[in-house]
Amino acid sequence: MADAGLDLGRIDPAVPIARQVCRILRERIIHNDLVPDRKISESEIAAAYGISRQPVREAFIRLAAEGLVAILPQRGTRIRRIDLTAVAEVRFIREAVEADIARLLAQAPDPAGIAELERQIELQHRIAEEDPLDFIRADETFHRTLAELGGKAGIWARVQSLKAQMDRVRFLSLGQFKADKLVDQHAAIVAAIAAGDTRGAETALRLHLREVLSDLPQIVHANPGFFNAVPDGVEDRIVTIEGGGNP
Amino acid sequence: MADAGLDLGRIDPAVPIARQVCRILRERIIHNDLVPDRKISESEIAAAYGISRQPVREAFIRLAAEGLVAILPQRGTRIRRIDLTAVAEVRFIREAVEADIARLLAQAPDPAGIAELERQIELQHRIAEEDPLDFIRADETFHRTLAELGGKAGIWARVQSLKAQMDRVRFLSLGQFKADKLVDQHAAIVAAIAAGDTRGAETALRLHLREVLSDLPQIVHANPGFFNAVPDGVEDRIVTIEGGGNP
DNA sequence: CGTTGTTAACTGGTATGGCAGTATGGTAGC
DNA sequence: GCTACCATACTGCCATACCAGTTAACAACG
Repeated sequence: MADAGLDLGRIDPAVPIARQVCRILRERIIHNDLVPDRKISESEIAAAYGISRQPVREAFIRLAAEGLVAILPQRGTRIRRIDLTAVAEVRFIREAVEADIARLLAQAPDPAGIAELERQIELQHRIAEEDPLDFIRADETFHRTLAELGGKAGIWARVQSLKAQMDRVRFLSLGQFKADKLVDQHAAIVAAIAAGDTRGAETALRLHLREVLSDLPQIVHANPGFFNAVPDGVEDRIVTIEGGGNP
Repeated sequence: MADAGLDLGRIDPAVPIARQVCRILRERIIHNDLVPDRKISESEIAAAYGISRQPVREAFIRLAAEGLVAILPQRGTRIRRIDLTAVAEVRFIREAVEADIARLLAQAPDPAGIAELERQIELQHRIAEEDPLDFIRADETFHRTLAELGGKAGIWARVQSLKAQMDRVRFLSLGQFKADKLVDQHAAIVAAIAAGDTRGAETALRLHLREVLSDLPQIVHANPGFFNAVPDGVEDRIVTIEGGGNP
């Protein structure tokens, strides 16, 4: 078989197969193990894991709903390219939602929560230049913690479900981003929250989430074939950050 | 058969059956035709529409992803109650996102767009007290238009996908809400946008989207059995609106 | 009459087979 | 050598059959 590396993690017959396949494929897509435009078929995956086509099909349906694959009836299923418009949209939503959460936290700073956040920042500084993958995980934890402290854990989970496209970009830029800068921005957010500076917390967070946009052009340029063509720029309209605006 | 009214709209064999079933069932759930805790089975639906279980099954998977049904392996599938926490969360997201969009529009008021919005408000006034269902549709159009004018049509679609739970509440409160008040709030939003008042537009929109919360307790009380039990109140934490905050 | 054990009728999950439609590669005709 | 055609090998979709687990009703027993 010409295809190398189609399996990753074995199937446990005890738990529902469809969910396992879905999770495995999602991981592989987000980590860019399965590259865009790669054609995958029900029978191919089924044979690779020694299962029937039906669970694979159900996994495809879930992945299609997340925009990770495109199912073309009678033509095949292929990995979708990263849609820059979708990335911009999800980022917009994240900025809007997390800005409100940051404001919420700054309105009633919780000493214990702030201590936890500062502890995480300490950790981030240490692993900043070591393992990029660990750093992504730590960053993820930081933002989730913000939501949890605001009593909005469920909201984080909801936005997370839209975030797959953004994550693919992050894993593409693995070693490239300046982790130190991001950690400093985290620190600025926490400082503003601790000071009860609602406006400052919001602004710091919006700036932080716009950082990904600045790196995006070079990532697109460095990984041709991974992205959908886009008219001109990614951000159509940018708003002044003093107004608290969102691109 | 003891169950009356399990069919609504026939199946067109030309287009994919699974999607049709999914759409039909979603409509019926949102319109509270299929009431919470109602058990539905693959074979039951399949027989009702004269199709096989497989497409029905795929429809169930999609609906489960949207949180409208709960699939319990080997135990059955039932319509989920309306999760008040989920409603509050989606409302939070909507407020955050639409507030940013409103700000965006107020920063660069577009005469043509404003004219369109005012035209819609005119229409809303006329049908306000007539057909509640038509009014819901008009309200939907209004908010979608806001997003489109901001060049964020895709974002509207993304948030829409989370909105199913909120919609169920709206259809429960069909004749109860004060449509005139909502239309006035719409007008206030448009007025602020036209005036280029970013802060005012944001505040007006946040107030508007919080209106649903005010009606919620009585809706819950009037429809026992439709909602999940919740500790005390729906909104855990409310932020001052001057800060632009979000509950 | 109350409890318990068994069994039959469900449920959703998986495997398999057949269908209509699409891409592809080779071939016949020019 | 180039174009048009056609057969074949796919694709995803749907129907059917079977499986394991759960539920609930009902009979047997205390």
